Amino acid sequence: MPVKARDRLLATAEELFYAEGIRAVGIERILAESGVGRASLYRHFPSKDDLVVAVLEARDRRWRSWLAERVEALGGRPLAVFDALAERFVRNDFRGCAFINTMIESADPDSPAHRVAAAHKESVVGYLEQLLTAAEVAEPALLARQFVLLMDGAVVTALRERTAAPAERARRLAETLLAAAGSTA
Amino acid sequence: MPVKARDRLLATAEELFYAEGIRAVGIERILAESGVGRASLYRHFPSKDDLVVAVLEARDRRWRSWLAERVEALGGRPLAVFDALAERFVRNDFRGCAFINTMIESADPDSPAHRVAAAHKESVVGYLEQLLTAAEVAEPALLARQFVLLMDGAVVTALRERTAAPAERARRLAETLLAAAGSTA
DNA sequence: TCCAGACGGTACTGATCGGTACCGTTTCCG
DNA sequence: CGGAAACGGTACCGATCAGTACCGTCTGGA
Repeated sequence: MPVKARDRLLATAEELFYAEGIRAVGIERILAESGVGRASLYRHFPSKDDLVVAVLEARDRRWRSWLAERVEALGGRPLAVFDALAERFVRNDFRGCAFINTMIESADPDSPAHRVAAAHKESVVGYLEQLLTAAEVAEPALLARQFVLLMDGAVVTALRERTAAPAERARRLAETLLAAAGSTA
Repeated sequence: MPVKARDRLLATAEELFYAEGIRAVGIERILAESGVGRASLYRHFPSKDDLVVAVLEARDRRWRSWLAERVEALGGRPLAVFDALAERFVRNDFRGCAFINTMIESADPDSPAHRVAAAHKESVVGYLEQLLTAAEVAEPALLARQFVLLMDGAVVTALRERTAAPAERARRLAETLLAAAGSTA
């Protein structure tokens, strides 16, 4: 557990928001489980919405650097993203993609939380485009969006099936996609 | 607007739940917008959770018969499911898949709402398996799960992009998948 | 050493949550 | 035509929501 109140709040809020949903977790819970005083929370974050945004921004940075690190460790090929996902799917605390969940929970597309979540997805698309460009694939921009569609489909499916199988399924799909793109090139 | 109180409740609740989320919509809102008295609601549904389950079960039936009807109208081929989805994506009130949204919002996998939503997805998988079997494709059971993964990925992506493009993207993926399966058969 | 800022704890606000109780009216069916 | 069931409206319940105010304490840097 982090030492500073602000860091403890972010860590506790992220864990609870991800596990149970943003709306489902009250300020009271976050205070109790983080051991932070009420006033301290509102000293660092003017409102719950600000806390939510801060949590999402922190998670965005951490998640994308985690993905890049795993992909590199797994060989650096674009298909490695699905192997990285598989590692997440089997974890006991896996609850889908925090950013998909946020976009669904905060329905209003103009809400700050929704915007941060949408921006995260665009960043992931950008990362995959860069990965596919490095792999010298034809039409990396189109393929990147198809890869992310497969990743999101796998995440949502894994939420139901609670196994790593959807990652493998999406990977196979991506493989045939690469093979088809390579053959027509 | 339906005449009977129960039907009005179901219609109003479904619309509000889909548009804003289950948690975000209070009983008060449903009563006000449906014009139903408080006691009447609790006469038909013992609790909000029961109303939620009833709404989801009704939507499940309607959604699946809608899909079957559209697929048949579009020629009956498995790929037609993506054309059907495209029709939904461009609607102004499109807010993703109500069942995915429900599984995310009611995080507990054992909750009644979550269970109904998960059962819906399995029914869709069953429908696609039947569709793919009729199309005499190799390994229809595996392909059905891959198709549903693509459908869910397209839905989640359409939620961000707000166009029909993800449906087309998923359709292309499914086409290459069918082509690959056909060539290895 | 001293003091300012960060901190945890508690009491409180008005609003809203899901749910209950009881009211008088309307509607439909025998 | 009569009565019972279905209905809409309102007052109310305890619990919880996000947010404010003020308390005494602890801590780190000058």
